[in-house]
Amino acid sequence: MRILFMGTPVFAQASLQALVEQHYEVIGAYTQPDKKQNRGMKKLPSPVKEYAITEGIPVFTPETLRSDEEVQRIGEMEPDLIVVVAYGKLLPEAILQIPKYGCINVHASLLPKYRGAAPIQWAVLNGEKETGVTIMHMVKELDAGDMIQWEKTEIGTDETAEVLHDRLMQMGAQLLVRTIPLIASGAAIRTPQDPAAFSYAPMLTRKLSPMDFQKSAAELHNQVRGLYPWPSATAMLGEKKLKILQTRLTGEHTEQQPGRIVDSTKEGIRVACGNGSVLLITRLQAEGGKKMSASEYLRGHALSPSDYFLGKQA
RNA sequence: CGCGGGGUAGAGCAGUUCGGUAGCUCGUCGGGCUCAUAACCCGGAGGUCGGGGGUUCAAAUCCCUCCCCCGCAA
Repeated sequence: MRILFMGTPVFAQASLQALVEQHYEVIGAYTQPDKKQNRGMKKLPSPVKEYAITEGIPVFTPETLRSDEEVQRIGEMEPDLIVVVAYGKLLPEAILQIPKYGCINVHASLLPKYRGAAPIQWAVLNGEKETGVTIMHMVKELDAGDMIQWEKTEIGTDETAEVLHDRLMQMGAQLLVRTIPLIASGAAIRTPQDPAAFSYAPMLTRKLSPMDFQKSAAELHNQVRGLYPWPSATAMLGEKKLKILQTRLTGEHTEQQPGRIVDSTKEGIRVACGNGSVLLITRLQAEGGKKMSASEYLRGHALSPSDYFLGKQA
């Protein structure tokens, strides 16, 4: 079976790698063009591109698939199946119709919930107890195609989007290589998504970072772990902006006003939140500084009694 | 050459503006106190101040240069 792969980040790389290791015939890899990024604005290749090169897989990085050229090129490659994983571009209908077995997608949620770019993070942000990965057939509408297989996993109460991402990445890759034989043999069952039950998980932005201590500790805890490691939750401690990297729910109650510091110990910094709930900050990062435990931070930055977290930063 | 912050004891920081014996908190080691302790008291060890070059009687501090880390932005 001639498989054409399309994907960009490390999440996609895992699936490509699984295909290669299972000795599937991967005839090419489409991925986003090298992007200027990081300090110095260096042009960097995507993880999929880097991996494909090491495996000798032809790499294609068009700016758009909505051109007759690209459609024709893909047609001439004669793929039997196109596998798309977090590619970052929509496929026009002309391409969806090319492969004999169609186009399938690995998506990191239990569809129809969390269609879109950041399903893993939004599941954590919303405090979901479980999520999963879904393999689906692709249709013109984003992430709306019939489902073939899915697998669930629990989200731990202190689990970060990063940890969940890594687990779902492996789950997705394994489920993918188990699904392809079903498609080849015609045994794959198509399960339509409930069109009334869908939700969207839009791309994350730094606008989501500021913590509002009027909210409950539980909500803030979800925000912290859902936005980790990027863009991270942030809080203003007086004039200083801190990234809040890790928190813990203590179940304690306080009479202090939201944003006030209940205490600061080796354990971390206890902050008063909405409805008297308490959030314990255990890891953070100051501007220009490295990630460190809250107790390490406190050694060099004594908190005065007048210090407090602003309810909502500007 | 996209913009900015930073590298000082094992960890986190101050000191750099206006050169003049390297300091704080924590940890660590020893001793004390205590029923006991992550608490408290006393004492000690531990630093080529990121590397190299320059200016100077004298450089963590001023000048040049290289390396590394972090944030923003994408």
